[in-house]
Amino acid sequence: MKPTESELEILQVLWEKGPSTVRQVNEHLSQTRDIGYTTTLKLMQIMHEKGLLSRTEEGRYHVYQALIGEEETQQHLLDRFVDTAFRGSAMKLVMQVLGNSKATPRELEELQKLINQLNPENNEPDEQL
Amino acid sequence: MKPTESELEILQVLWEKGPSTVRQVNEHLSQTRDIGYTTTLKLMQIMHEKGLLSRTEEGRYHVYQALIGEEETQQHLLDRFVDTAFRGSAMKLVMQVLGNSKATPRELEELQKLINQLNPENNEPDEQL
DNA sequence: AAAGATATACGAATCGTTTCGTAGAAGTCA
DNA sequence: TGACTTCTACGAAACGATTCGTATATCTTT
Repeated sequence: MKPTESELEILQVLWEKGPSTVRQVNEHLSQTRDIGYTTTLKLMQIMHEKGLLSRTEEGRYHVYQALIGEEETQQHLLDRFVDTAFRGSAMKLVMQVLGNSKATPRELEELQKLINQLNPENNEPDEQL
Repeated sequence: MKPTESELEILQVLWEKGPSTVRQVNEHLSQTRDIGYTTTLKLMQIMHEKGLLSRTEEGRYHVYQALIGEEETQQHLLDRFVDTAFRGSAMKLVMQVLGNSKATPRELEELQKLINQLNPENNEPDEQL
């Protein structure tokens, strides 16, 4: 339930591409870094043992699939990260991200919407609950 | 420049308490988890070798001090985290934090201010630059 | 001075992760 | 069929982080 960095890389491929063979995943990974086929294989086998991936045999191939969701996993990692790096202060983290990021107007608009939802009193009233 | 989790724990003590001896740090750490004195000692020695901590001898004690700043370090960890866990999408991270956090009105207000700064066009004009 | 507490230094065991070499099974092709 | 390629399985090396035992020096206390 707490993937390592390498495992996270693999999960991201599977989230993006859907169920894949070891070769497909390895192909993708080796575009960004040096990694041998058997390394990827071993990692995915371990992840299968750990229950992070499911595996179905199709002929001579094994097709793997992520068993944990992207959002769910990100949330989990995020919680941990806030704790360890920001000593629990989520707001401090948000401020720091925003302060240093170049958000598009589109994104800022969405963000604004979210804030209005969170803080109904402070703004023009939307609708009654 | 990229502290491990244990190192981060120690840094946080030093950031909070200022320059400290091994014993003081260890005292603090052992409140939250099981850790032997020599373990803390060794960690701090290594951090000193790595250049993460400075060390001054006072009598028979060594007084250690963080050589990297808290904000600076958090920013660095944050950048890395956004990359690995959120594939670079800082905004997605912000949304997810905000969606799941109970921010105080005070915090939301600050956040609002920050957003207005970032997005001058979209809101009532503040002042000319 | 002797005993005990407390400091640093250091080597080494342990642990989890990552990496790869090698072996054997199974498919492909000439 | 024989040579090649391409799977999976598996053991083990390599690496970094963490942990601790032990040795030695230094202070404190009686």
